[in-house]
Amino acid sequence: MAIEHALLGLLAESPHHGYELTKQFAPGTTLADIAHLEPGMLYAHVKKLEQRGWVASEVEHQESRPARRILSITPQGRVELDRWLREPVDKTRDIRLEFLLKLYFVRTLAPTLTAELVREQRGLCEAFVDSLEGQLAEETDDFRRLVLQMRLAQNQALVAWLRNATTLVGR
Amino acid sequence: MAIEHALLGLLAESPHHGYELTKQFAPGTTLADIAHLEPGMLYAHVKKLEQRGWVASEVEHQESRPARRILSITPQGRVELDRWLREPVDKTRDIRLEFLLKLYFVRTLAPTLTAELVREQRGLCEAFVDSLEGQLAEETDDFRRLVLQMRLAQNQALVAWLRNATTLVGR
DNA sequence: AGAGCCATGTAAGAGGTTACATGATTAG
DNA sequence: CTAATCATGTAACCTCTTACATGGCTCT
Repeated sequence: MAIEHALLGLLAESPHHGYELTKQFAPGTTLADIAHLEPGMLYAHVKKLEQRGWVASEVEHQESRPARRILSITPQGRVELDRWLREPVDKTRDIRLEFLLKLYFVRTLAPTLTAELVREQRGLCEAFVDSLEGQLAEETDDFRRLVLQMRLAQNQALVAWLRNATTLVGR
Repeated sequence: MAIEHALLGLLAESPHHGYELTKQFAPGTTLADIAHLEPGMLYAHVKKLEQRGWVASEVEHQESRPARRILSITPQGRVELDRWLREPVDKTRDIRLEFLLKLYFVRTLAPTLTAELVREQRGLCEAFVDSLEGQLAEETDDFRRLVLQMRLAQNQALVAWLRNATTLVGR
C-alpha cells in the first residue's frame, strides 16, 4: 500500500518506465533508506496500480535496446495520491515507513501541505500518549505496566521528533 | 516465528490442548495485549511446531464433548525455547512484539536469565544509537537527517526504558 | 428457543521475500 | 573476454488476516 503510493508519487513528477523507478530505490538512495523494493516486486506493484486505474502505460520501442513501458499517473491516480498525502497514519508502527514516505513526497509535490500533515500526525501521537497515560494510571500489574511504559516512551519520543520536524520542514 | 515460540512457552509450563491456548490470547489478556492470534492461525502454528518436532500431540476422547488433542513440548522443543529466550532481537521493530514475548516468558520460565536478556537487548540498542549518531554527524541532507533523528529518538527511548526495566524486572 | 461455549480446523486472499529467466549492449 | 547495464518479468514460497464450516452441549 504505502510503497504503491510512493510509486504514484514518483510518477506524479513525470512519467517513467519501470527500470527508472527501480533506480530510485537502489541502495544508497534516500528512498531505499526508508523502504526496500526489489525490482521483482516493483513490477508487481505497477501491475496492481494499472488494474486500479491509477497508472496508465504505453510501450516505447527503441533501437538496440529492449522496449520499455512508459508509466504515467492517471487523473484518478492524482486524486488518490492527494488523498494519501493529506492523511496521517493511525498506527504508531506505520510512522517508520508510511509516514516518512508521505513526508518525503509531500515536501516536493505539495509543500504547502507539509506543515499540516506533520501537525495532524503529532495530534494523533499526542492523543495516543494521553490514552496510554490514562491506562497506566489504572494498571496495577507490573508486566502490563512495563508494556504500557514502552509504548508511552516510544510515542513521547515521536511527539518530540514531530515537534522538531515542524520547524525543520515547515521552513 | 515469535508467536510460535510463545506457544512453546505456554506448553513448557504444562501440556494444553489448542482451545486452551486460544484462551490465553483472548481479548483482555496480557498476551493479547502484545500479540494478536486468531484461533484459525493457532492451529496452523501448532501444525508447524509438530512438523519441526518441537511439539507432540495425543488425542484425548471425552464423553459428551468433542475430542481434544493434548499438545506437549518435546525435548527438542525445550532446547529451541531455551535458545530463543536467551537471544535479544536485532531489529528495533521486533522489540514491540518479539522482545516483549521473550520478556513475558523468561520471567516465569527462567527468571534468572531475565536480567541478562534485558542487559543484552540494551547493549544492542545502545550500539545502534552510537551508529546512528555517527551517521548523523556525517549527513548533510535535511530530509535524511530527519529520518536518522527519528530512529535515534526511538532507540534512545528504548534504551531508557530498558534501563528502567532492569530495576523493575530484575528485582 | 436461542445464545454462547466447547473444540477443531479449512480456504481464500493480500502482502512480502528470494531466486530465477531472458537477452542484447556497452565499458573496462 | 568479462562484468555491468539496460529492461522486463515469472515462480515458489512464507506470513498474516478474515471468514467460513462443523456439531453437540449448556445456560437462560
